[in-house]
Amino acid sequence: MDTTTTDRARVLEAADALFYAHGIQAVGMDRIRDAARLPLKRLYRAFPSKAALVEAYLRHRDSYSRAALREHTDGIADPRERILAVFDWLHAWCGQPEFRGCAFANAYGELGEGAEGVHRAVRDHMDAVSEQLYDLAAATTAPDPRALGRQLHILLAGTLSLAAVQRGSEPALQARAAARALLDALPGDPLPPEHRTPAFRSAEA
Amino acid sequence: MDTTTTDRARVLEAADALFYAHGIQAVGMDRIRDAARLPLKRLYRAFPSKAALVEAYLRHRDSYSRAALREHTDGIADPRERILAVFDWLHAWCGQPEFRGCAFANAYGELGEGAEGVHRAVRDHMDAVSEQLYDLAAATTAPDPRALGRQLHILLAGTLSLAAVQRGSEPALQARAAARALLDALPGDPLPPEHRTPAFRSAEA
DNA sequence: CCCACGAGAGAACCTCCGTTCTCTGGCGGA
DNA sequence: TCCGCCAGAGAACGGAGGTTCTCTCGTGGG
Repeated sequence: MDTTTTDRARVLEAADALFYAHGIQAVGMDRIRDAARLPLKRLYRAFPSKAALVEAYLRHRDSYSRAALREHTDGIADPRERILAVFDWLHAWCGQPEFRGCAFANAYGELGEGAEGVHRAVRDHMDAVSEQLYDLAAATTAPDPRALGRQLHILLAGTLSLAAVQRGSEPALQARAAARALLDALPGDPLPPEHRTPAFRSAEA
Repeated sequence: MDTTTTDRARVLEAADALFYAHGIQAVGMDRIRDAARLPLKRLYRAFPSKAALVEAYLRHRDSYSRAALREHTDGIADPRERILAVFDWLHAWCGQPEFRGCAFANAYGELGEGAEGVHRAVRDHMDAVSEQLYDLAAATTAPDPRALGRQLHILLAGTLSLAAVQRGSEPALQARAAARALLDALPGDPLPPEHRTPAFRSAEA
């Protein structure tokens, strides 16, 4: 069978951990080779260049992190509780020692507009997250769910940015409180005054 | 007189524009030398290394960008209007063609924890912005101005993050709407229903 | 007028890293 | 058993960029 397919998975796993932990420019191909336990030749057969690997890393991370968030919210019936659960998920993630902020914002800051494929992957991720939050917002009584979804996305992005620099999960709590205020301003029955949703472990690698 | 002092200013000006526009790693010392019209020798006399220059760049930017924000808000009497003006300022900035997000978030994403001085400068900037927003929040009727300040900061950081990737100022409008919802939830007289504060040009370089 | 000093311009140096090449050894087929 | 091929390991290559060195020229003092 095709060894390249399984090679890709090994390389992606190694690249995901290393790129996220140390940044893209700081990690050389040799370090990925060591972590993946693969000769350089097979690494380059799986991905023709570092740029291609970086793009694959971002698309891979986009896919599994959004799936993790979706899994976390899917079990919750009440639309507003479901939205608050996003921030519980965030809170758990930000508290983990390996948390280093949003991989996509970091990649953008590092590579800028220079790398076209990377910029596209980052934009696609942001759009997809916006869409996912829009879906959550659309289940509420919000008169403009598009706007609510965008506002939730801003809270999410800001949380990741601040929590990364300050190394703590307090921003997630504040973002949750802000989201709750947005939800309380919606027409319809308010949420019961105190609903502690338990902090879950994040499914991020 | 000491030529080093004026050299520092010229180098900082050049570095500020180049680092912000293209990222730190993408800009070499030779490019800064060209932009500052200074021989390399004098550049290195002004800043002993690139790391030192990067840290100075961040501290310089921290100082003048917070001053610009302060100047923009200082003229407004009503505490809640003053807070909304933060997002008008943001809106104007995000719309400029040279806008490339938060220089501090970008630097963090690029250099990570590796560069100690840089990380400290980024953290200091974030703390200072939080403090500035706390001051604005403390003038309102908010029962917990610390929390309100943090929530505003999250909105601000999220706006910068999204606006950078998507190249538009729409996030600033959404953040303004979210901020307005937070303010409307405060005890006391609500704001008049429509108060368009004009979009100002940003004082960012 | 002559010399020493310092400044400017650019090359040189050295390290790092993405990518490719070479050499070696083992394995499958005749 | 012998031969050819392919995979692995690491060196080699080429470019980039931070930092330093060298060479030359102008200037100011003796």
